Amino acid sequence: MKSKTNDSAKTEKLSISADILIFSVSDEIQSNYRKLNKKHFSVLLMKRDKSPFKDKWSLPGDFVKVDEDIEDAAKRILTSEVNLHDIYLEQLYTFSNPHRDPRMRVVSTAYLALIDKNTLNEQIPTNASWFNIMTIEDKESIYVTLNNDNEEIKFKIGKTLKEKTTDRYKYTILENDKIAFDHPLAIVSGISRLKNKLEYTDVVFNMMPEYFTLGELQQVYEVILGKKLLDPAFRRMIASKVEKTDKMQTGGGHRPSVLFKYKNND
Amino acid sequence: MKSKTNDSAKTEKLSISADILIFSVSDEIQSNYRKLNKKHFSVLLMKRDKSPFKDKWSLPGDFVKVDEDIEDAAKRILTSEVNLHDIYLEQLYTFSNPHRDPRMRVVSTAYLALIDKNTLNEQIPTNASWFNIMTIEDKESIYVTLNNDNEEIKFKIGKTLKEKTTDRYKYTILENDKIAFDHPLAIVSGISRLKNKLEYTDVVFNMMPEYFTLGELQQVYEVILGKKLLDPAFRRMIASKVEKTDKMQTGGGHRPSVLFKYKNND
DNA sequence: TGAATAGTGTCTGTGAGACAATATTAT
DNA sequence: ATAATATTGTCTCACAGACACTATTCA
Repeated sequence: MKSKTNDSAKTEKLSISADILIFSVSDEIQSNYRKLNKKHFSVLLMKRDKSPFKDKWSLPGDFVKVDEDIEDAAKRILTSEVNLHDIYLEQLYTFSNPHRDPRMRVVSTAYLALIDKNTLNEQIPTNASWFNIMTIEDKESIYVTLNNDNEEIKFKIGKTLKEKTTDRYKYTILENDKIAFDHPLAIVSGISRLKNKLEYTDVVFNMMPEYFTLGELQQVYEVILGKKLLDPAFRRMIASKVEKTDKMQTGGGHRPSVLFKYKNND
Repeated sequence: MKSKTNDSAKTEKLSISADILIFSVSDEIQSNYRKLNKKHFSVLLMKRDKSPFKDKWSLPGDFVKVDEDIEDAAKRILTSEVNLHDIYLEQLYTFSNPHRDPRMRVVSTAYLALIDKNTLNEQIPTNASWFNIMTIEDKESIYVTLNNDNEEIKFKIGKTLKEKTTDRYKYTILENDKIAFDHPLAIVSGISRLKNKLEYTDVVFNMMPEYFTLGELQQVYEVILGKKLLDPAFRRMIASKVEKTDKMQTGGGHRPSVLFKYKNND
């Protein structure tokens, strides 16, 4: 039985692609001058202008070229489609359902990218848009709502905890009509990965400008994790990763805050 | 620039494959009847009987067939090559260097599998062998030594911490002459992943028989993590994941120990 | 009896949860 | 003066590290 023939290569039309989950946290300016800007956790989607899934929203992505590895392709996509350079990028998961693309077999490796939206400066193309993410999760499902100024997208993902057979959860798309391909799966996988990584790595700082207040940083944690944190506990947790500067942020109708920057402890 | 042409599919011979890191912990029977069996952390490799890399050791793997997703292929490999069913399996990483296979482009997704070697019962094929793993790690390199009864394999991996551009580390093969393909990279990635997962999941129990003593369980942790743990701390840490039974293990020249089993807290 | 492992007690330090208190600004 | 956020103080509790102690078996 140990046939190492390569049936697949001979009989199948096959491509590989890279798709990127670009996450960021955006400010929503408040009318009350005293209040802090409200933050939203958001993902960049692009409106497809051709078949398949024409007019649906999808992750930025492209086929991998002959002389690229997949990570190179991901960087190229970031550069050419979204005009982003030197961005945090990590491999997330490879999706390989044989029928995930109706044209032919396309195996897609999803990457996770993080940016500080302040540096993005509205350079995204016209067919791209940031969507604010809201998720509600219960025992067996995840309900995701994505919002931009014009549109609301909802989908529902089922979780099953397959005993000894896969990663923590196996996700299934239960409801979805506005997102292309199996990208809802990639989106929830990416959100889940990012939440976990917040707790045991320093990835957040890829989403922060050089100087930031601890209040802002805490807001970013809160909006990604989807829960409030206690101020003193947060400050203690973050203290070793962060460095006080002599700059202050003034102008809100309240006590000014010290600006901090990231302190790398490697 | 946003050409979504599929150059790759048209001009390139491409296959996808699944390779599996099967990890386990084995007993080495001690001559002194009083002593506990020594445990080794081990990985299953297969000797290649054909080109490329003929006579080198590689991970069990195969090309993915037309109607399989990659995880199905991984399960098929476990069944047909190593006669293993219902095994813990999780996707690890997708390797896609265009020249990682000299024949043609082969994108390989590595999976991590865990087994309790007691249940394996020596059913592995003759061209497969368990190798004990020893690793030494410093700031910029990982030195790996693999041993079976006849052979010692050494390779060396470089670690670079690419600022904002990839997962924690980018690995490079610095020295290797007995392992096929880029499988040394998969091996160190898998070891690293498993070490991390020990600390925040219950994966260990996939490497344990149904009933085990806390001493054995601690040995498994120690041999994978490569360090000694303190008994009381270990017992406190594991207490909630484990359930006392009324069975005892006797026969060593010392106090008998209670047999425990896994307690799932979901 | 003694080698070897099994298992417990307890002191200490660290760090998180919870809540309260104080500080500082622009209008 | 007041709303709003910034920042610190402190009590308590949970838990890990460290080390010492007791328990039990079988050649």
